[in-house]
Amino acid sequence: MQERYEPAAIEAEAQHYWNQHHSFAAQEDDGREKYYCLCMFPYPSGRLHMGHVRNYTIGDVLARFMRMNGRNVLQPMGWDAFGLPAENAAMANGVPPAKWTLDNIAHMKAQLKSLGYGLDWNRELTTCLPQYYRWNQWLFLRMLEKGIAYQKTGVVNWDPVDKTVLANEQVIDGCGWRTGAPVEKREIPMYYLKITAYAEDLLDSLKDMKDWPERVRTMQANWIGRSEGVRLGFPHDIGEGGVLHAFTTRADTLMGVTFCAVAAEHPLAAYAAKDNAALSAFIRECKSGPAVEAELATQEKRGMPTGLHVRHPISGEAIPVWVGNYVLMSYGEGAVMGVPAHDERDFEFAKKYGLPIKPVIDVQGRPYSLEAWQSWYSEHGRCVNSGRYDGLEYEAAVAAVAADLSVKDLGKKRVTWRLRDWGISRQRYWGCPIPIIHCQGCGAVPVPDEQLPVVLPVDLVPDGSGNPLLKHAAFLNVKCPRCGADARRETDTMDTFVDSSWYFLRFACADNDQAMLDHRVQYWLPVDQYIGGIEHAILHLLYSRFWTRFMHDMGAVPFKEPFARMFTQGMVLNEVFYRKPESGRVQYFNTAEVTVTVDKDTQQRLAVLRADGGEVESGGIVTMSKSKNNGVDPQVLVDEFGADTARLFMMFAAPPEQTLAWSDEGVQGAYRFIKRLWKAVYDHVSQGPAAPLDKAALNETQRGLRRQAHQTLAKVTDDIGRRRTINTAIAAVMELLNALAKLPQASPQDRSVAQEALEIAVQGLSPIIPHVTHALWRHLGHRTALIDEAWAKVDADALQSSTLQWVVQVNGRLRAHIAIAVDADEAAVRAAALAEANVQKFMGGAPARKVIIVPGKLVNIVV
RNA sequence: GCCCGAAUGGCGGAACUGGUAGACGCGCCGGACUCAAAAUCCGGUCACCUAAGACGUGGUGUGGGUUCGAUUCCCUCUUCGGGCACCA
Repeated sequence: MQERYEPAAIEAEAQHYWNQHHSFAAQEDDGREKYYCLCMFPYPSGRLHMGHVRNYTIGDVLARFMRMNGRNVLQPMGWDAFGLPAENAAMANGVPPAKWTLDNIAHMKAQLKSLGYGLDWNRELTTCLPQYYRWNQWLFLRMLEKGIAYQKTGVVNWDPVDKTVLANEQVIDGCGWRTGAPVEKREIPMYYLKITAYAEDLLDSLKDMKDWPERVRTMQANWIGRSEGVRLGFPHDIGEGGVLHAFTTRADTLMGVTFCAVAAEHPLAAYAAKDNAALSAFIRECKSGPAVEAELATQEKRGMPTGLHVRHPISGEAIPVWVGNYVLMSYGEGAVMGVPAHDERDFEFAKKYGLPIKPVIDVQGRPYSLEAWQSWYSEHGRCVNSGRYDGLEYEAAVAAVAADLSVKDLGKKRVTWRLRDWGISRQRYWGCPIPIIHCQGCGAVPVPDEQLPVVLPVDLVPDGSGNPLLKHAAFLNVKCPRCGADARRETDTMDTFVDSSWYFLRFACADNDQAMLDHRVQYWLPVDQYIGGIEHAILHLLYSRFWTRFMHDMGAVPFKEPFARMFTQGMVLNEVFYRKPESGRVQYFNTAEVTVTVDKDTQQRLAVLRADGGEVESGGIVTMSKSKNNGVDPQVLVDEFGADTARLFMMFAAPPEQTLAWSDEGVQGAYRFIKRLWKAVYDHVSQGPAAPLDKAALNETQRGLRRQAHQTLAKVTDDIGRRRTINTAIAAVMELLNALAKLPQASPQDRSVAQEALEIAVQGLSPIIPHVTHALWRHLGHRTALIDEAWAKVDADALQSSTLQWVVQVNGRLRAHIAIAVDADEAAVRAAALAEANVQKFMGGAPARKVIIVPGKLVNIVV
């Protein structure tokens, strides 16, 4: 064994060993319990970023740990290879998205290998290849047959200059990112997947998913957004007459309605605008407003009267109808009943436009004032000023109102969902073609199964002027499969969330070119542990749950939930630096190009761009992203310190579940620790083999170290296996190594105890830093490769101790530490605590009023 | 705006089920080794009172509450992060 730690050679050798022995090639084996450990697959952007390293290291730690604990582990990897960045790169460099993407994959695959992840590359899949995406198309056709996929219109961002549809992120302050032209909204036909058909089941199942983080389940539940209420009808004589429908969860406030507000897209709005120029201008303005909910919700609430009136369903009173920019056509009925007295938005709206406010709920007799909104105005209470409903509490009032309306056929209890159907059409080239052919005579005709896949041409280069498929005759022109006439192929492609909604199933059988899935799915699925960023807590996970349910219903898989256990890692953040020139777009500068100094006197931070010495501004600490140019390249770490240091640092810097703010400091510390571990083994091994451990012949010091070694093993096992706090597992091994360094190495038994402690340290860290531990295990005298060893068992005898350390408090304040024999009874503990000198001092002669004893830990004396 | 999180020394963090706040690491300070530096090793490091020391006092973003006891539970506010349906 050599004295120096040389990561490059050690890592190459360990990786060569795993490669030669196919250590991570997973085989189905009914006799062994499987463990499917999956990390969210990456978008092949070109280089790995810190988020990937964090994600895949967590996954690899768990996979290696479970493997050593006897499970048949599958840990696959693939590529989420369709998407917008490839088109942007094509526009910038003139390289076709296919080539750019595949080149990126080759580079990132090499990076993943250099980090030593135990991945089964035999199952690699790439979503932009027809052998994968053909099954998107096949399943889409099944959804079409079942009515789960359907067509309706949807709104898109339209850049009038480039004549192209923009993604939300390409719209900056309401203007196109390339042209700067104000973006228009357009309604176009699109395909939707009826996820709402599964809303109830998606929600109900959440409560059984105990191995998912609580916060993720809460977010999903809120997203699905079940609300119970009443669907009301306001009858009217507008046009040919009819009923304006609105949904409310507060039917108890019905007698407080003073207006109704409808969305700009509502038919009544269109009717009223016919001969009202001002209103039709206002509606146009609403429609051209933001499409993003966050912007919609923060914009000023505005409205305009339509001049139309509907009748109150109970009182028959005339209620004015307004158009409001805060009413969403996509939620409920696209209309709301305005109860300004008990709804904050309605209150604000009524105040602004001088509409009457009529309090109808008494909340514990508190005085209502029309002056300013109070948060308790929207609380439940008892009906007042509500005629025959006076005195009723919330539930009774809602029931009574619903019953009365139901008689008149003007209302009914109803459940509404916030969740909307999933629009999957994208007016873009680099995605999976939607298998539809448009025929003049037959309409939208599904591509027959035997003509699948519809292959995307791979040599096109988008130029920003819309989907290049529209100009590609060979793709575009086809015969109608139904009537044989000339027809046009659908040029929209699928949302990339479709690709990622089932890839986890395909890993079980990625090589099957005859079917989407096969029997191997039943062995490997569901995923035992899924790991990915918290940013995917809602959309990706919900879409995958929906997709799996559909496949379950068609009998393709025997389970409804794809991910038995979910782990959401926190994001990796870094400071962002920028300059905003007088004209033009904000310029971002990478952390690596910026020097930050702190003025000693003023404590002011100064950030300077090294290239020109000029000052740059700090935009705070945010997620590392390409668009903010604040990423740190993990490759630099690997090149300088090796993969083990990169892995160790990422795992030690923060608990995996929380955000990690990047800092360069600390990397050195991780490197130093590995060197110390290496040195400790070197010093030990260079004295020759250790004698066998004689448990009976140990002195007190040796027993103490042995106890700590096994406590460490227990802690590491629990921290990785149950708590998933890899950072504390590392800290525990560091402590063990610190203690070992203080142990004298004189007698043969000293060396035996040291041998055992070093083995525990090396094995305990092996899931985290697998290369160096692979080498050290050999040096410690083992023939079997560490990855093939079974996880060590805690020796219960080693944990035994004759005394326990107790804490004694007086009135909840720490006053003494006492050591008491383990077998002492409660009375003895109590007596010992009361006898302690410092305890007596703080009791000041007063008798103990109460003595609280927490077994094995603490005595609190209350005086 | 709405939904979900987070806040602990100079910094990252620990304290797992309401029971010793600050483990472990970084940084810094002092020392050893060296002609010197790097590397490495040893010691110290929340603040305050004190000549010094102590199982003295204060202290876990803010303000309040529950409790014998609160970083942990409840309420309020502030700041930061994630999501908001076409970034992935």
